[in-house]
Amino acid sequence: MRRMTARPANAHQARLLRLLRDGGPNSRAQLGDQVDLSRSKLAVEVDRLLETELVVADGLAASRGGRRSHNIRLNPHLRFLGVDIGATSVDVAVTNAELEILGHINQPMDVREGPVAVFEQVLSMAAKLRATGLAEGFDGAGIGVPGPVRFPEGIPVAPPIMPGWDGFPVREALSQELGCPVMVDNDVNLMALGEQHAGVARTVADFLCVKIGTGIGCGIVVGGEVYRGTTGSAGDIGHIQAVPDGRPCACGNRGCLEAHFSGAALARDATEAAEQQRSPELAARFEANGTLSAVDVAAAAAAGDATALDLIREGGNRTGQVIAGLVSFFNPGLVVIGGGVTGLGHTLLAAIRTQVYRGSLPLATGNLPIVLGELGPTAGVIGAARLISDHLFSPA
Amino acid sequence: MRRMTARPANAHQARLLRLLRDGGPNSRAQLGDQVDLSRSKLAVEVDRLLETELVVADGLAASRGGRRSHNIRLNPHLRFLGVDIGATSVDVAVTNAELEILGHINQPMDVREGPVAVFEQVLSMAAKLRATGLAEGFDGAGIGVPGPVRFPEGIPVAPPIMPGWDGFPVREALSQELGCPVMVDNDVNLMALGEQHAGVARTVADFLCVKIGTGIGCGIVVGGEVYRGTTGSAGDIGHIQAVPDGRPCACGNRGCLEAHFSGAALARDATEAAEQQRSPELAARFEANGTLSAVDVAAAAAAGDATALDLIREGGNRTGQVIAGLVSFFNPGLVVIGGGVTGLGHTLLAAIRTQVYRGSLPLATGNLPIVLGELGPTAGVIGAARLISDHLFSPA
DNA sequence: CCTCCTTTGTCCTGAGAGTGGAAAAAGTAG
DNA sequence: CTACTTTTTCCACTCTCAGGACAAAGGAGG
Repeated sequence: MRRMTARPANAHQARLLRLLRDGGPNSRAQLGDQVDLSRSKLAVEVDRLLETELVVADGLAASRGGRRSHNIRLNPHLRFLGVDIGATSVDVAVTNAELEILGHINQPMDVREGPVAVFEQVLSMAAKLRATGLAEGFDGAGIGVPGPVRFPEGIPVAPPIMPGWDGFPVREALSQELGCPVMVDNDVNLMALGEQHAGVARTVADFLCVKIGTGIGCGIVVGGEVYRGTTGSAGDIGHIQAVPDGRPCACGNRGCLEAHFSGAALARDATEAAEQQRSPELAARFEANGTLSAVDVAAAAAAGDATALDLIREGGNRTGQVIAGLVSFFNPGLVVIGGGVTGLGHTLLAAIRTQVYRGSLPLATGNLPIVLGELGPTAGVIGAARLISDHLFSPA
Repeated sequence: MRRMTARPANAHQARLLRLLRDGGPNSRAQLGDQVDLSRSKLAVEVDRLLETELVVADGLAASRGGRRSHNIRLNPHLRFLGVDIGATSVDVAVTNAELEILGHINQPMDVREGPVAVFEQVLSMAAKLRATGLAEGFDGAGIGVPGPVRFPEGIPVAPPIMPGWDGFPVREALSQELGCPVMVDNDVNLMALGEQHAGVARTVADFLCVKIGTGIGCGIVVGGEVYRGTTGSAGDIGHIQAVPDGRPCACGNRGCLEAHFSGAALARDATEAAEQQRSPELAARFEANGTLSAVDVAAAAAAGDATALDLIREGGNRTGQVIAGLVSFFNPGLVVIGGGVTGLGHTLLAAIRTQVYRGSLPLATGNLPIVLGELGPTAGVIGAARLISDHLFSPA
């Protein structure tokens, strides 16, 4: 099948496409209820969308008491590619136009191998998904990278953990390779978009999405739109000082949040505890694997290991203190916690909640849910698909 | 003269009114250059605005090489009232439609006397300004109060330093009294609006405006619009923890920024230093007045008093640490420092800059100006006028 | 003062967007 | 089979708006 290239011709069409994306197949009459257009106008715009083949007829809807309406839906052959490049692994997924995941693969990979090597792997993963018959090609792709991005151009800028990527024209290069439009963003922003589209943040206009993985970042959503800051580095909370004169951090300062709590810090603390024989559970796991990660800490904690629980609690307290400050400043309607450490679960969440509810004023915390992300590892790829669909479903 | 009641009928008219507000009198041809409307369309909209008397003809413009264009300007009889209620004083000013201050008075007043007493004084100040012939009435008023506001309704919510105002219908009450439209906002947000309209932030889309007065607050501007948060308490940074296990704060926590540095904290520290004879300058001033304020500290510092300088530096360091965190999080294009303590000047600014440039990552600070506000005590009233004019110059 | 050129303002026509009524089409309920 | 509802199409009419033609007003040079 040839790929779709059409774009909505005006704001009305864009609106309709997004309604179909977010609400699934829909009858013309139901669409009419949602858009405040005259029947004739709506019919004209829908007909034009049908001509572009972006949407297709989809049988008859159930009767609402009279003549049955004709259903329409987004073209079921449309395919988006969602790519979430983490520090130590890559997720690639294929979605339909309604952003439902049709196929998803994850592979370990060190982002420091550089853009060329990583993209080779991404493309082979995409090819593998295509080979299963899920897609014959892609109509658009969203890419998340673990560092700041100059958003309009889709180019990483001064990314601390992936220095080889600085200035690499990710958007252009991948657009060439894939032969479709591409948008690039920070992985944390994509997680926020994902949770907004299909997760816990569906109904909230202003929220924060804290991702605790190898590093720590925070997606900021203002009025339903991701806020990226002046240079694309907004939400970079890993290097906020959490402990005065604390541990040295890779950034050159001391006491950064990330130095005290993150996937990497947790692994180091756990290894230290194992070596010093402060924790039988962790020592046993260290013995078995020769290395420890956040997953091991989670397992030890689940088994009731006091040291592991302490590590989680203390990290949660640090993180919670920082978040408390952000809550005072930003007054969000929701805080989502996500990323690799969600395995640490409610011990972590409880510690964060305690600090935030204690450290911020009641007006800001009074009605503030602090919850774990709902989508887990799929948040990033769904967010990536959402990013490119937002771009394509907007007036040209 | 009868008051204007007309509002722009559509977005084009609103756009034109704002151009005239921000750019002053303008020729029709120049307006045409800025708005991307056909000449005919522009002529129609301008004629309609002339009919409403919101704008008036204003002679002929200089020739640009051919026929001279007709100038138009906002009706010179339009008057806005800007009110900035601080913790310890009230500013009231009258502006024309271009938001130029025509008259401005300031009076000490304790906000804790409650809304009824304060509004009595505000109304008498407004009457005094009117009596000078500057205005025959007001076409709109903006009010700033030192606490969070439920913005759509214009009602303070849970304001810590003005408990008697909780739930008082400020907007409605003042609209009744003044007989014109009223908008209410947090005083810090109005300072940000003021600096954006006529001060240092004219060309920046995303910036922070930190106001250090009796308390500490922060105006947040995202994409040119003030961000107020879910419950109107965004920017309430005075109660972010700056010192672990620090001084007790009125809010019940310990180590809040406001407890360690603010007009109130500075006065207390200075008094203590004077009583303990650690500072001859401060002691002398304490002797003379029986009380000390930030102004005295500024004067002592200017005279080279080491203790005063230390107080300022330490406060600046604390504030700078908090701002460093906010800069990492928000990645603004500018940070403005304002409020009563601007008298402390460059000693304070230098301390803040040091902490921010040291404590945030280079990508966020690389091109980040940190400057004092340009408007001083007029920022609030200009912001108030801007607030109501934004409201009135938008489609009904 | 006159001519030529530029800019500004006005008028007019035609294309397109959009509304809302009428009627046909397709159901349901009894 | 009838009465009523909902959906869809068709059509006439209004409104907006762009852009061209032209008139008005001014500058520059002779």
